[in-house]
Amino acid sequence: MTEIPRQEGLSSTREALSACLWFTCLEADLQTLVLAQTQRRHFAAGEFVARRDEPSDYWIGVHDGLLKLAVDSHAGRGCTFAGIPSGGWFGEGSVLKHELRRYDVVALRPSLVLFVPAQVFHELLARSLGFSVFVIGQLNERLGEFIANIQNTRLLDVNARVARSLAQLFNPLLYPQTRKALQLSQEELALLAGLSRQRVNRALGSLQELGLIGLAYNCIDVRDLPALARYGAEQL
DNA sequence: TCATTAAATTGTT
DNA sequence: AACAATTTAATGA
Repeated sequence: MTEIPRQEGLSSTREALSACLWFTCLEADLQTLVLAQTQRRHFAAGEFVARRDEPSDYWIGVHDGLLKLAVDSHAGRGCTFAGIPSGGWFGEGSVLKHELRRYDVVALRPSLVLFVPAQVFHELLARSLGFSVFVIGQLNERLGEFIANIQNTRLLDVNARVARSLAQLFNPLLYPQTRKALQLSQEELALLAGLSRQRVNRALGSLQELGLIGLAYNCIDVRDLPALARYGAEQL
């Protein structure tokens, strides 16, 4: 199926932004500003959405699809920091600090991505208390996830680490619209969890046995999110 | 629409 | 890391 370049009308951008809580809470004049300045772009699977060491000119949101934040060392080894599903926004740290982006952003599936220019982001912070509160909450929630990650990798067995890596993609504050059927290969989940694909394959099999997930080709269907999120709690 | 083929993903050692 | 099996997507009759 060929992707035909299409007119990126404001109406569809408005539609995409309307799904975002932070946008709907903005005052009308700020909504107009964001609507006028926000860009939308499609990315094919495997395409770079943003590159490491480039200026952080945009605050980035995923309207549809799945992105990952990762770096590749020249030794060939890679490290994936986070997966960002539909409804997720990221890059506020780099924009706030006016620094170069510290990671590559790669589309794991065909994705529709929103770009809010850094100047607009700063103007929202300065003029909207509600937006500032949203951003603080976003930063706080992500920090909590990273702390939990460290704890998980040191205290949990491998099956539990896989379970929680999956559950993280459903964080209700960061990613409020993640769909239950994740189109994500086991290899990418392994990169995300920092484990081998073989071991993740086993872990997923065992989670499926427990009825927590369903497995299909390039797809993981989350059937019991609460159980996934607390899997292995007795080890903590 | 169906058969063939290549590529991606999965399951296993 | 390597290999076989399975699934999908693309191609063309």
